[in-house]
Amino acid sequence: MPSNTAFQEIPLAVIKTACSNCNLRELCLPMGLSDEEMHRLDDMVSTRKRVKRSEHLYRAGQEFDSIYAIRSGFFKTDVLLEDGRDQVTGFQMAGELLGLDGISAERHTCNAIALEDSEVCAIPFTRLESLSREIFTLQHHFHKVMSREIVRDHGVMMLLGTMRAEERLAAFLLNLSQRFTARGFSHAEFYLRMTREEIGSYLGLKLETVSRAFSRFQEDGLIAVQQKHIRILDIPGLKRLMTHHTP
Amino acid sequence: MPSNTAFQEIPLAVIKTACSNCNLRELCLPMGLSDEEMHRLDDMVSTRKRVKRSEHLYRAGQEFDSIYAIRSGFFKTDVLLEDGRDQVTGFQMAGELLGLDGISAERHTCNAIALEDSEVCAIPFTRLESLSREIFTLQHHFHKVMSREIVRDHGVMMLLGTMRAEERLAAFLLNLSQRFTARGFSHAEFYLRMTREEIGSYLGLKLETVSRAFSRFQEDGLIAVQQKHIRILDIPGLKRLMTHHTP
DNA sequence: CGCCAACTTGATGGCTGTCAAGTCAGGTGG
DNA sequence: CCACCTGACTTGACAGCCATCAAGTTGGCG
Repeated sequence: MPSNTAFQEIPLAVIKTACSNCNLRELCLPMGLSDEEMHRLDDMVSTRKRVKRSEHLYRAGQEFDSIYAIRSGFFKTDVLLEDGRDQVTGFQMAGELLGLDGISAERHTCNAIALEDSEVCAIPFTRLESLSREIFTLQHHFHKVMSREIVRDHGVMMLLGTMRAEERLAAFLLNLSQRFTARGFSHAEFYLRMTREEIGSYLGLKLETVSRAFSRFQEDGLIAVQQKHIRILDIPGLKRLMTHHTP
Repeated sequence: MPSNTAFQEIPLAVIKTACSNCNLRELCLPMGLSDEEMHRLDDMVSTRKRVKRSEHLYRAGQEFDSIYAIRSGFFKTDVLLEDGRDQVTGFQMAGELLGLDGISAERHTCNAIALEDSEVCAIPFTRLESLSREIFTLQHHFHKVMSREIVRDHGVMMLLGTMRAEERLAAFLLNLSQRFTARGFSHAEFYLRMTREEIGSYLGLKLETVSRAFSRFQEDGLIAVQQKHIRILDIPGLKRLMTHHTP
């Protein structure tokens, strides 16, 4: 709501969503574009949208027309089965794209829910397609992003199919750590935005098992955990846990 | 090896790979293209390749330059972990695309192995990108195919994360049945191209568990199974098994 | 005919789910 | 400011599903 009286005092360029001065441009869709190309993206990515904690960005079944780039905040996506079971399919943070699953049937196939107050840039998909017919770099990068999502999903399948509970959690923590690092945050210390139940759902475990694994890691000096606050003390140790297959 | 003397006697148009007279064109990449557009695809999809049973189409780590459309046959893809564990990430049949995972890092991330003697059409990726910059329908369809792969992966994650052994196998059989049907084969009777171990790997189970579940389904009159030959007797029964969550 | 891979079936055990009780932290209202 | 309440988390006891180990069977192929 731009009913703020201070609004007029701020230069318009700052308010307007613009990839060209977004500090995520090296992580997000405009990666690798020239200045001129990026300005053409600016015209397309015109609407920024706030999503409050626990609100849906979109729901399964809704018509698909845009993908979303996360400007700030944290999301989860989940899918539902008819019988009520559900599963978290991913956690997304700044610079990542949401909604790629909706392209196939022109309808979203999962729910996207903010885990903290967030901001996203809506990218109308038909306009993205038409622009990527003109800008090769954009087209290619978009294909890479979709492909990366497929590779990521294969990693999760591997995790769910072959790893034991503690291995899964170790992989999860290392993955978060690595993604926080890529965004300039500490690789060793962060707050979890999600509950134990959501972690469990993502990892195919029950919340009690997640809790026990956290406690076990703490006993073993691998991490320090207090509720949602995590400090990673021994990254090599976690990696060893993940790769040493000792059933 | 075109050292066959009969080669000269067959009209070239029949030998040449051509989407425009491929009976899979309504399932595969050219879906929805006009005749003229399809002929432009023909020029690109020039190389057909035979892959014998148990041979690799590509291996994880190899440089990526083409995606492959399966013209006939049956494949599996699998990923390997450093410690030797591996998992089957999918089974692919005629009309489906292989190699989409390779786009992200310009390197294949999994192995694609033929489960029976097969034929694929190699589609050079840079040419696909350039053609899809010109043909909107092709571009859009390709995006849909990639997105569909993401949705499929979410389904597998759901299966691995929330379902019990028999539910997983029921889902697997119903999925195969549905895909065979889409290709004009019987929906109720088919040969499995993969071993129990490969099924188990895909479903996150051990081969003994797969075998037991098959036997159980047979006892319950849901299917008739003899080695790799499957006859589905009670589709609604399998669906009930899959959706009635009774832990 | 014999070999071997694939499969089936049984017995046992362990990881993780389930149920239950209790603790902690944050927010609200008196 | 503090008591209370609630959702999130932790921890313990027990049970069940599936993995593991083992032995035997089947079917294809040289």
